Amino acid sequence: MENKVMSIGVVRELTGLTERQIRYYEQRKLIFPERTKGGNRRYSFEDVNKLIYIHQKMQEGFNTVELREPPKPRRRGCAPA
Amino acid sequence: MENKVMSIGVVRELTGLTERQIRYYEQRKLIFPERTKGGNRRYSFEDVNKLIYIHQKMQEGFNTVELREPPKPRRRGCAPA
DNA sequence: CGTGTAAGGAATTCTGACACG
DNA sequence: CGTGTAAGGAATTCTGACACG
Repeated sequence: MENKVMSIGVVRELTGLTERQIRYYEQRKLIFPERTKGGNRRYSFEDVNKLIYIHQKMQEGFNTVELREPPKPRRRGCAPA
Repeated sequence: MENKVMSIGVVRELTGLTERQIRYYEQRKLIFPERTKGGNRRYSFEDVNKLIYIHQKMQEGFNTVELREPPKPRRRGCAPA
C-alpha cells in the first residue's frame, strides 16, 4: 500500500501523533507525502508505518537526522591519496 | 483494505466517478462510507473497487436497486396457506 | 432514475511565527 | 531540537434544491 490516499487527519488518528509532529518529520526528510493540486498532503499506509517506527525510535533517544533514510550514495570529499 | 481512510476527493480520482455519483450510490445503499466527527465521508479501498464495479454494471444497464447488496433475509408477508 | 450545477456553510488543512528549552 | 499554539487564509466537503428526462 504505497498509495498516497490519506489526509493528515487520518494519519493523525492512525499513528496517534499530532499534525505538528507529522509535518515536522516531513520537514526533516523522514517521510515524503504527495500533494493535491490545492496543496494538501496525501499519505500512504507505508508512511503511517514509517511514522510509527520513527516516533518509537525518537522516544528511544534517536534524533531526526539519525532516523533519516539512507541518503543517496553521493561521493564527495575524501580526496584519494 | 477495509480501512476507511480516503476522502471523497481521492475516491473520485481513483474511480473516475464524480462526487455526485459517489454520494448518490451511497444514498441508494450501495456503499457505506464512515464519517468523521465533522461529518466528512471516509472510504476504503474495498469501497473504491465496489464503486468501479457498480458503475460498470450501471453502464451495462443495471439500476441501483438491482446492484444493491443481498438484503438481510427478513421474512414478511407471504402468509401461509 | 441518475446526474449536473449553483449556493452557502462548515470541517479540514496549510503556512509562518512565537515560545520553550 | 522537537513540539505546542494562536492566526488567517485557502482547499475540501457537506447538504438541500432545481433541472432534465
